[in-house]
Amino acid sequence: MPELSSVHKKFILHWGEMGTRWGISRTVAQIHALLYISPEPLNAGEITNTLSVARSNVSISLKELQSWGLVKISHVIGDRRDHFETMTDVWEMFRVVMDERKRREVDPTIAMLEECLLEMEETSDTDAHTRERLDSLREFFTTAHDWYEQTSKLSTASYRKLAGMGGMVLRALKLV
Amino acid sequence: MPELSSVHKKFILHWGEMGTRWGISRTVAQIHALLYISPEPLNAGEITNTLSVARSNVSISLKELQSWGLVKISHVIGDRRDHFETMTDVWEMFRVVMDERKRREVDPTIAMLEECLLEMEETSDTDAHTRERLDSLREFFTTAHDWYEQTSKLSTASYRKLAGMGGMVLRALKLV
DNA sequence: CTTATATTTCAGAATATTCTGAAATTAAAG
DNA sequence: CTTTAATTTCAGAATATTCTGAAATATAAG
Repeated sequence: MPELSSVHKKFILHWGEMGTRWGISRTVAQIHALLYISPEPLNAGEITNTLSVARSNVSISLKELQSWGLVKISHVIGDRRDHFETMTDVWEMFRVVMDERKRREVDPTIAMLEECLLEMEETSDTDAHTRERLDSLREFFTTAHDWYEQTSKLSTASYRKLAGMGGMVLRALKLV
Repeated sequence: MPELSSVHKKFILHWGEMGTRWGISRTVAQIHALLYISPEPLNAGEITNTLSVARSNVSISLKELQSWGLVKISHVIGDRRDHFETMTDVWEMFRVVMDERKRREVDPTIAMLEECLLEMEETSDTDAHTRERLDSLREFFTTAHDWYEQTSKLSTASYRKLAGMGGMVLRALKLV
């Protein structure tokens, strides 16, 4: 990735912009986009030059991407520098992001709701309305959680198949 | 909602916290949480007092929630003030959020990818690698988009049914 | 029309986040 | 061990976001 084409730039900038809407910093998302379209792993210096951001920013952002499980270190023989690459299978990529968001956001939310409901039990809280609302949320999250557990383990090929059959499945189940 | 119980506070604070991780401001998410557990529609003044934020902040945040389709205005006879309420059906609530995120984020991303691929066509760009990567992303997004179109129209009852049958469906389709 | 109440707007303050650049640390090569 | 290259850390600068409070606007009641 010595020089970015106009298409590369458009893609990287858009991805960075989307990142900010999902609580991911611009640089983190841009590095991810760059590695995604790069034909080979890049070292931190190359990323720094290509994106024109501070070297330190790249270092921290790469750590962040590794903590999400989106980026792995690889090595080139005869080169002591770390090189970085990301997966190219898009379904796999989204699975990794979903897994992490589930762990960071959904699981704690379910725990919070269960704590709330437990506290209401223990204090013999008579507020049936609140209890009902919290329980609806808890039910939704646990159902979604269970469904995700089932489908997230599918291979890319199975996922494609399932997605392609969408309408047919729903009709067969008399849901439509 | 004159006084918040300890459970109410816990729920509202957590929801506000989660909001910030999804690109939604704390106050917007807190107001949504408050309306969700409130047994009746609330006016802006009540929200202001209960959450201890500026009246103007409540005004702007309510506009934001209305733009997402999450909050509706209602009226109480003999009271000129606007009152606000949110839906209680959780599946419906998430559908509304998903619809809006799709419109704001997924659709523009698909458009960007198509523009990129078109530009590569037009300029007879020979970079097969980039083309392949962008096309994989486009394919993923459009497949997910189509699948969502199918399932998002399901009623709450059908959704529950489908989610409950998860494993069975996958086995029947020989995907597992 | 006048008054009282309710709502919105918006400039700037407060806060939170992201990024930089210099210094410190680590690790390989000689 | 010394030198050189690579990487990380972190304080503070730059930026972006959110929130407040006062003023302006709108709307209903009398």
